[in-house]
Amino acid sequence: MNEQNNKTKQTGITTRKADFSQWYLDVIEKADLAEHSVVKGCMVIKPYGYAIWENMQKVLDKKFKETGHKNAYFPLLIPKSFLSKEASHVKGFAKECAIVTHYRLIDNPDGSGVMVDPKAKLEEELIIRPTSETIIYDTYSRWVQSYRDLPILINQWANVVRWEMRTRLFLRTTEFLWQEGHTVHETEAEAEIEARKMLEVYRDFSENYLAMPVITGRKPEHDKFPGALHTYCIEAMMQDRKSLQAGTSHHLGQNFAKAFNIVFTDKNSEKQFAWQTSWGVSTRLIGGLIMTHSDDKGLVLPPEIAPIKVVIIPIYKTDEEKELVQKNIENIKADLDLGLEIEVDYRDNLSPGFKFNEWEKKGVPLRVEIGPKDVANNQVVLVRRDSGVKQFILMADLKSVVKTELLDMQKSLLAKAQDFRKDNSFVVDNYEELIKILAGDGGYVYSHWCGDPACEDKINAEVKAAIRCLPFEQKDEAGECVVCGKKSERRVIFAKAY
RNA sequence: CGGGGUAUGGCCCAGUUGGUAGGGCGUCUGGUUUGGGACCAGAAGAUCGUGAGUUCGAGUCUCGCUACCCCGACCA
Repeated sequence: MNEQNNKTKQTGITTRKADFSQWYLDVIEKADLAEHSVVKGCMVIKPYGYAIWENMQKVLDKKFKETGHKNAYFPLLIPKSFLSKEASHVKGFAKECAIVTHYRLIDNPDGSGVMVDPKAKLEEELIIRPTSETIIYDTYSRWVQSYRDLPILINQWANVVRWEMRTRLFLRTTEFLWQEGHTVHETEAEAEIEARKMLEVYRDFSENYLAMPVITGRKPEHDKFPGALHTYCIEAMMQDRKSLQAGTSHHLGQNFAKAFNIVFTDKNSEKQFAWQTSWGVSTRLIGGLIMTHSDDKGLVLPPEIAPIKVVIIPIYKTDEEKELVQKNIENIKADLDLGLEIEVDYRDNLSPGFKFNEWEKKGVPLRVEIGPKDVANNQVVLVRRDSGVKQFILMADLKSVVKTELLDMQKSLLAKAQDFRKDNSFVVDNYEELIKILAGDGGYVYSHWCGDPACEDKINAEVKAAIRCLPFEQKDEAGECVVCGKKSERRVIFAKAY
């Protein structure tokens, strides 16, 4: 472990490639965010990791409410028949789900604990939700009668289970936490506005809170959510130049309304199928956060999302010094007025060096050191997590400097990630060059594509990269498909992905 | 479901041609330390994944079983 650390200390984050996956897991371990459970593919989110999720929830929840949504909760268990109602939903879905077949345990006759009671078989199996469209829309069908019932703007914070073949902490686990918004509207235009509006909420959140720049765009037809009319997404470039789909928003059209009979009487007394959207982000965002900013020392958190913004390390030898330092710390703490977002590490049995390291691993944006020398000079030492820059600050100035540094760090992390993405994005017009980039260091390759999945498949077969999205911010520009040479109206992004 | 690997204290691992289990980390106790991952002394902690076999004797050899990890297939 230490050998590994020493090794990775030598290499800069931007030059690392093969080790990236291990580095990612190391950061999670260093920051003490999560670990694998004994249950295959499941994750234990530890308190510090969960605190990050809680902060994300807090910000997002506020934004959802500001855009008119309310929270509700729908059941975990879905009747199997519900997953057969919407044809393309059924077809497109992976069938890897957790299925409840029985409802009772009995004592095992051989005395070895409990066993499933074979007599307690369910008439209809229940599926642990892999996503909640079906169970929610069945409910909506009873809620919607008139145009006056619309729109329905509801969000749910929940867990879902997908029996993934292969899992990675935060990025893909069997069970994960997320929010899923499910809305119902009178018209196609309203639903379209909603889907795009919520994508914009995600973009704003990713960039201004997570400092994680994203590309907004539309998924190609063959990569849509099963049953959706359009799937929009935000894509973020990680430090290994692979892309992470960080959130999605679907315009579902009337597909689910038709399958679940969500019908309303409009102003002209005519029956209409409703228009719907669904949108979600998950604990995967934590994975994105880690892979966007962290370095070889551990996690780096943008101040806006950090559970602890400032950590204060007292330094002393004697009891008198301790008392003196402590007194000053309490003054500073009151002055900074950061509530629970400030932590003072009073642990007596650990050296300052150990504490510096530990809080760096956890990605706390600012560290304040106070020892007798500082008290004598009426100053403190302030260290920034992202740059490592150390400065001496007069106690009287600390509050304003902390405020400025937190703002600056937030901006600087975003700018750094934006620069990285810019440096690794390429406009490419010939196939060989595209393959060369994707087979090499990787990155976002903007190329023309005719719309035929076969052309994408060819690239995928060769370099395991695919179309991430049809970006919104891309001028219409006629060209020729980089694979087959047929006509194309605009560029798409090819990249490797998580 | 294919291909490869692993299973030894809470964690990481060593254990030679078979001879009755060892180190590091962590934990606990006491002391000295504390401005970049402290040190010393002592202590606790293992039916060596599981079942059978070979043997005077198995962590070690043979066979079966199980679990986990890595590479693919999956990934709304």
